[in-house]
Amino acid sequence: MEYKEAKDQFVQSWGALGSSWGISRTMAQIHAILMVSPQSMTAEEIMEDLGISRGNVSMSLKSLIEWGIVFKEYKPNDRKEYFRSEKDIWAMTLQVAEERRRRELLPVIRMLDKVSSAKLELKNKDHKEFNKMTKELNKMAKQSDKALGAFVKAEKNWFFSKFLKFF
Amino acid sequence: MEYKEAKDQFVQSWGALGSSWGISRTMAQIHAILMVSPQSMTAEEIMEDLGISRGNVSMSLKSLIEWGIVFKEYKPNDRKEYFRSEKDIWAMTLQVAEERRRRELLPVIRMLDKVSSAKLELKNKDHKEFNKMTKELNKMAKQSDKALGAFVKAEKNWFFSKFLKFF
DNA sequence: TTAAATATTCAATAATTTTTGAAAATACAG
DNA sequence: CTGTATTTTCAAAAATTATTGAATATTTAA
Repeated sequence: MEYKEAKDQFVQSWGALGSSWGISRTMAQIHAILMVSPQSMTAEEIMEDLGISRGNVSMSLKSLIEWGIVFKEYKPNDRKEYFRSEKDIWAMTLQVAEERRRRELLPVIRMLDKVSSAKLELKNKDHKEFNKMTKELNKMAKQSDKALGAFVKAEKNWFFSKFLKFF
Repeated sequence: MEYKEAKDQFVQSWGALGSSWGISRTMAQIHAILMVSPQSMTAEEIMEDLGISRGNVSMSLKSLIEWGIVFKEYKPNDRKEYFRSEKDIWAMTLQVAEERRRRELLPVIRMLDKVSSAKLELKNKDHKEFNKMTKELNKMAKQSDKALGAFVKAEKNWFFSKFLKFF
C-alpha cells in the first residue's frame, strides 16, 4: 500500500468513524488530515485536499476548535490563518472525554435530577418502577461524572508536571 | 412535576441522547419506556405509547435485541411477543461498552493496522508524519481495546459470582 | 391442513443533517 | 480612509438517515 492510498483510506475511515461519534464526516476528515500533516494548513489547502466548499471548511474548523483539538496559528507577514491539530493522542483523548462529559453527561444528570424527584403515588407500580430506575440511572450518571472528572484531572496534572520537567 | 410529565420528559431526553450516541431517536425512546416499565410490553403497546408505526417498532426492537439490552419474552397461551429491558444499569453499561468495542474499536484497529504498515519513503516529511501518527493511534487503540476487554471481563466475573452466591 | 393473529420487510416518503456558495463581514496594507 | 485578501454566515440545495405502511411472511389454534 502506497502513501497516497494509505492516507486516503485513513482520512475516509476516520470520517466514517466521526458519524458514529456524533460529529460530521467532514469534521472528522479535516481532523484526520491535520493530524497527519507535519505542517499547519490553511483553509484553502484543506478545501482543495478534501474537495469541499469554503464554508464547510470554515464551519468545521470552528467546531474542531470548540472541541479543543484544533488550534489557529498566525504567521508573520501572512494574512492567512493556519490550522494545526493536537498531536498528542493522549492529550487529545482527555480533551474529547472532557468535552463529551460537559456536553452529554451533565445535561443527562440535570434531566435525571428533575425527573427522579417527580411527585409520585408510591402505591402505583408504574410510578414506583419509574422512581426506582431514574434514581438508579441518576446515581450511575453521577458516579461516572465524578470518576471521569477525577481521572481527567489526575492525568492533566501528570501531563503538566512532565511538561515542566522538560524545562 | 407529575408522573406523566416526568415520564415524557425522560423518554424524550433519552431519545435525544440516543442521537448523539449514534442510535436512532426511536430506538432510544423505546429503550427508555421499557426501562421504566414494571412489566414487559408488546410491540402494540409500545407503538401506541410513542405514536409510531408498527414497522418502526419492529425494527427498533430488533436492533435493541442485537445490542443485547432488550429481550423477548413469551407468555403461555398468548401469541404475542413481549419485550423487556435489561434493568441492571451496570450490566447494561458493560453490555453497551462491549458492543461499542466490537462495532467501533475493532474496525478502527483493523484499519490502522493496514495503513500504519504502508510502504513509505521515510525521507519524505509527509510520509514520516503519517507513519508516526498512525502508529501512535494504533498503539493507543490497542491499549484501549485491551484495557476495556480486561475491565469488562473482570466485572462480568464479579457479577456472575455475586449471582451464584445468591443461590 | 386452513385461516386468523402477529411479526417482518422494504420501497416510498418524510425528517433531519450536512453542504454549498454567494453575500456580508472582517482584517489590514498602503 | 480605500481596496483587496480572507473569513464567516446562513438560506437554499443536496445528501443522508429514519419512518411509514402495505405487502409478505410466520406462527399457531382449531
